[in-house]
Amino acid sequence: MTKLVPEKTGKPTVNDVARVAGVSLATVDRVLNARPGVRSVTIERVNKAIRDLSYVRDTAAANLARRRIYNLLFVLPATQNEFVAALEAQIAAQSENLQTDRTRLSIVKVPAFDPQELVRIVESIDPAKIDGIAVFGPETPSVRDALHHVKEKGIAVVSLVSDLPSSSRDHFVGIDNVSAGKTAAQLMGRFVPGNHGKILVITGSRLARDHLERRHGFDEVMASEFPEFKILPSLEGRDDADLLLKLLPPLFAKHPDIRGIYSSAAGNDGLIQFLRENALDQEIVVVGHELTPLSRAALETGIFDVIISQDTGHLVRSAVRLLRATADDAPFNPAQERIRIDIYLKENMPPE
Amino acid sequence: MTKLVPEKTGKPTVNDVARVAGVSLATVDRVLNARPGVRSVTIERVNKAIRDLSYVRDTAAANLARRRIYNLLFVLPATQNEFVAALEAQIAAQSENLQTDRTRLSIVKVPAFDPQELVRIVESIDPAKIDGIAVFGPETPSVRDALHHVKEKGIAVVSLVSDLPSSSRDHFVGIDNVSAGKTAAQLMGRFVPGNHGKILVITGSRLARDHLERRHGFDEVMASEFPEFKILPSLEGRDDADLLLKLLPPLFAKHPDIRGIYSSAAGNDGLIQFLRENALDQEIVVVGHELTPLSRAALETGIFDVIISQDTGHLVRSAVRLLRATADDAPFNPAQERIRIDIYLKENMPPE
DNA sequence: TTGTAAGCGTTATCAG
DNA sequence: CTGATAACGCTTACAA
Repeated sequence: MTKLVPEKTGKPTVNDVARVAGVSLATVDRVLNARPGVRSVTIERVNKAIRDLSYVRDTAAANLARRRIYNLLFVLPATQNEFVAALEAQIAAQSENLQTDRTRLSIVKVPAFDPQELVRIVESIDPAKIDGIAVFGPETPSVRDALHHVKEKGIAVVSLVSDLPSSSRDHFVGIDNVSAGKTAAQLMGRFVPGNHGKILVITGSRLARDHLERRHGFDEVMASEFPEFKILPSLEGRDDADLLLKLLPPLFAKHPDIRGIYSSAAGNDGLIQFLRENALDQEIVVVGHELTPLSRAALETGIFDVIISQDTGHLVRSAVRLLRATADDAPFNPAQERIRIDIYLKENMPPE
Repeated sequence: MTKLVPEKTGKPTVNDVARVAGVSLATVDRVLNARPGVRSVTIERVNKAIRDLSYVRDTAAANLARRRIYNLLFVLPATQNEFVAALEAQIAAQSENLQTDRTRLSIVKVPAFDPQELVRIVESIDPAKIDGIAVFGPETPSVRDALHHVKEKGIAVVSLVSDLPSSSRDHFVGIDNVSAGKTAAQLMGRFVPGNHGKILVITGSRLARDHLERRHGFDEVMASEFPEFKILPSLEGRDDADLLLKLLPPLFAKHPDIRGIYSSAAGNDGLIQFLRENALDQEIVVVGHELTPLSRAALETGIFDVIISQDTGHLVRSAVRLLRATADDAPFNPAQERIRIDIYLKENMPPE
């Protein structure tokens, strides 16, 4: 439709502020951007005008004038798992559309579960080239310090998927992993017929905070609501299918009466292969994490019963929005940035 | 952080296109916006330049210059239920932030389940004032025709929550309700101990397509995967707590062995009250729809066992994006607009 | 310490 | 049919 006479927005502009405050555009801009060289009286006068008019700056116009480009870096673990691959794919896909929004995305991969290397890479980030980073990695004191350093250089920092709460990250982008573990337990408890039996928990790494949190949540609900179950000690899979295929057979030999498996890490291939080969898929309730091609197929064929997931598209979009917002400390909408704990049954899987 | 020397984007602009095509800015703009008054030779020359440079227009700059304001109207049913209230709240909340994005949101309420009145209101929409509408309403031939008319006037149309597939709506913003019903059935089948018994389905209105679709999905999965259950005929609640409180007692007198209830509409208050008063809450598995204050409390206290939901914030944001995109037929990201079927247990409810 | 004026990428209003 | 040229709201040299 063609609007011949677009109604004016009526919103106050810098010009209005300047007029009301009795100063020039440049001065308004200076206080707006907290630039030096303005007397405090003048600052106050401008601020009053801003308040009186309830002025709010037009970010689009500002960015246009600034020719500003946001350079954002995703620091991801160099594992083979599908979840990380999905994240990478999302980053690639979105960086196309983000060209329009003056935002450049890049990725650097760090050897998995290797804090040293992570620290090295983070420390080497050039603040002249990068405005913000999203870090998916382990939580160690050295990592915390490294993040503190980049923050001090003026780079925005968010932790991704696995939180780094002791660090100076500006935000965490990911699900509440304790709740995710609790959710898994509730579903496990309800789904296993007769509501009792042995449960196996497969985890990824002891260094991965997300995995630990899930385990805690799982144990808590299992203990309080389903005490008839017996939870076996965790199996540490380390995203390594071969390792799992070695560990699983003796374990099942010892405990042939396992009734449920909670696969709390993202690497599902070893487990799926084992279950299929041993025709165990229909007898055991399996709760997995992250909707990926493999886990999706497992859900469709009944090998998996539930998948707890987080939307990788949302994860990336949220990280970008948050990074940009903290880079020019603008406000953001917390509700929009809350990553949901998605529960998938074969009935509500999204298409494709 | 302050970027002293912002790197240039390097992206081609209208100026580049004009230069390469050997025409003026104005002419480029004309073909860009498909305005009349350009020889087809010139058009082709400009288009070639656009292609060669792989130019893509800067929407921010365009909107700035246009002073364009998007006026969007939400047409909602005038029911008392909490879900619609949540939608309204989201619309109100988001319209604040959208001021920055040159987007104005407004709401009009139509008597629930009243196609006549809906038609009247839709037909009276002035295309000079409104750029797009999001309609949450019943599907009837007259509604379809009315929507066809507004579309012809150049107004963008999306259906909200409940689809109007036979109409000329540009998009549907909402969940796949058949899948939602299937999901409810799967959870019901798994959660009821012993996996058998009588199931009651409470629906809203026969005119509401979303409710019908849910019922279909529910029945399908129940029949194929849980044939031991007996599904009773639907109860039509019409979002009316008093009505339900009248209908429920005789029904339970007749079927004291009901083991599960699928409340497929959004109005849950009557049901919750009945269950609590009759101390039936712990014995019956209840699957409800839409996370609202009431249903959330019911989930926390164990009256409800599962809630299937759709994020009202996402619904509104998605409707706005889609309406804006079709208004100036720009592309959009389908993945971002897909509304998920959320499953909530008490363990994964979002905070607050 | 403050102001003037040019410019960011696009659209719109005039003339020609 | 086509082309200058002035906006849009904001930033930023460069002056004053």
